[in-house]
Formats: sequence, C-alpha cells, structure tokens
Amino acid sequence: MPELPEVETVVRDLRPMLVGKTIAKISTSGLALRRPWPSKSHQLLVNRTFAQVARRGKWILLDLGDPWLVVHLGMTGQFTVVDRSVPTESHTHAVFTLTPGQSELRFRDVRRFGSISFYPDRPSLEADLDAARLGPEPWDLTVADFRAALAKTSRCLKAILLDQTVLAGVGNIYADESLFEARLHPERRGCELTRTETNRLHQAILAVLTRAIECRGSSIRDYIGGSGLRGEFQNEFAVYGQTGEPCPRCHAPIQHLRLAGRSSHFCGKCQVHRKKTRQRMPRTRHVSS
DNA sequence: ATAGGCGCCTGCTGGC
DNA sequence: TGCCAGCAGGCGCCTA
Repeated sequence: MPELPEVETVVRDLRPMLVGKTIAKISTSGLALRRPWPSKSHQLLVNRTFAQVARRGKWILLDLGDPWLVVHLGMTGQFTVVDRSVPTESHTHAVFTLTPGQSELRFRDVRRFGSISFYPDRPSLEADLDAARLGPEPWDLTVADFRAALAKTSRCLKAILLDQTVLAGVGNIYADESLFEARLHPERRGCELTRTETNRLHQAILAVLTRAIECRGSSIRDYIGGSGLRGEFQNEFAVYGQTGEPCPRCHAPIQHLRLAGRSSHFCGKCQVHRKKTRQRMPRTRHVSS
C-alpha cells in the first residue's frame, strides 16, 4: 500500500491523538514482522510519552523523547488509534495502551510485510536512515538535482521513480499516475529526457502527490488512515488499475505492462515512447483506427 | 550498473 | 460449487 500520501495521512491523523500520550502497556501477537522488534525493548517504551510523530519517505517516525519507534506499513499495514472498546481485529500485531484516556494505538498487518523498529536514541536512528540511502522528499528535490539524477542513468522512468534512493515516497500507484500526468511513457530512459520533459515530470510528481494527500490517499482494499477513515484518491486514478478503460485525455484504451517487476499502467497514445520528432519520420508503417 | 527473479505473507478474484 | 493460479500498494537479496 501505503505510499507517501497514505503515510502522510496516517501521520497527520495520529499526531493529535498521540502527542502527549504515554504508553502504559504493550502487547504483541508474537508473529514475526519484516524486521525483528525485540520484546526486550518493550520495557524501555512503557511509561514513555510521544513527543512527535513524523514521516520520512514511507517511514513513520515516533519520537518518545529518545527511544524512537519507526514503523513501515509494507503493503497492508494499518496504524490506528481507536477506543479500547473497539474489538481487536485479526492480524493485529501490536497494541499500545495509551494514558491518559481510553484509547489504544494498534498496528495491524495482514501480510506482515510491514515492520516496527526500536531505536534507543537519535544517532542509532540516523545511522539506519543513512544506511538506507533514502533520497530527498519530493518537495525537497530541486529540478536541477532531478535532472542530474535522470541524466546519469539509462534505467527506465518507472524504475527510477520507484527507487527510494532517488526520491523517497513514490510507489507503484503514484509512479504510474505521475508519468501519465507528465505524458511520458514508463519505458522512456532517464538519460534521454529533454529539459522540458524533466521539468514536466518533476511538476507532475508534486502535483499528483499533493492531490492525493488532499484526498487522504488511495484505499484500494486494505489502506485506512490513522483515524480509520479511508482515502478517496482511488476515484481519481487516470491509469492505475484502469487497463482497458478509456484514457481520460485521449480516450484510447489504457494499456498494461510488466516493468521493473511491477505492473505498469499507461496510455500508449498520449504517453509517447519516442521523441515526437522521430515519431513523425515517415516509415513503412500504417495506422488503422 | 541494471534487469530479472525470488521470497517474505495472506487474501481475493477470475477462469476452468 | 470448488479448486488453483495469479495477482496485490514494498523491499531486500541473489544471480546473470
């Protein structure tokens, strides 16, 4: 699931419900998540108070005034604050009882690709973030830096956008939607983009992410925000999951392709693969429509 | 450097 | 109705 807009929504939802609350008790399912979360760390978390809730890429950073918890939602993670009276759903792997009040912070993850990591202090957290070589947040990535990153690689645009070391937070949905918005074919290579195309892609990424955050992200099946509310951006998809549907721009059917190991959706007519100048070259090809 | 495949998990859908 | 393959929003590891 959860890409930048979804994680940002969770963080914005959780912040007012967590900051100032203290962990009174922790219970876990005991099932392994993607990263180990040693039960030894639990005693270091009890009686600690949430000071801040932040996001870096797709990671949720919970500052407990020096121990830190870092949560990744994987594909199906849900991180919510609910009243204790709400029945606990299956696949709930961690419950933090909060005080004062009657609420609980719950981590639920059907596929268990998500993770909860404990860091005793800020330097240990920073070291791990550095090791991950996480790229800049999209809004901190200048067009000049983006241009430089594209120019030095022959990888296809889809793979570049999914690479968290280039920019942090974009996943499969928003890569496809950004490429559509920028009218660029996902198989185009980074190094072959013109200055205009690079600018257009940069703008498209920011525009798509901004609109998605305004919609509280996309709920396809599992995703919900920190308060349990679904997102609405799935209703705005131009290409993602729209195979065979008419392109909202030119009405040609949306196509589907497996690229960089992921399914890619695009309009083969208005997301041009080759440069326009070349496409106009007379060739022995016919167009039937 | 990069592409591709796999594995980690569970659940849902579509085709037969 | 039932079975089974294929697919899913992520990511890290391995090989070629």
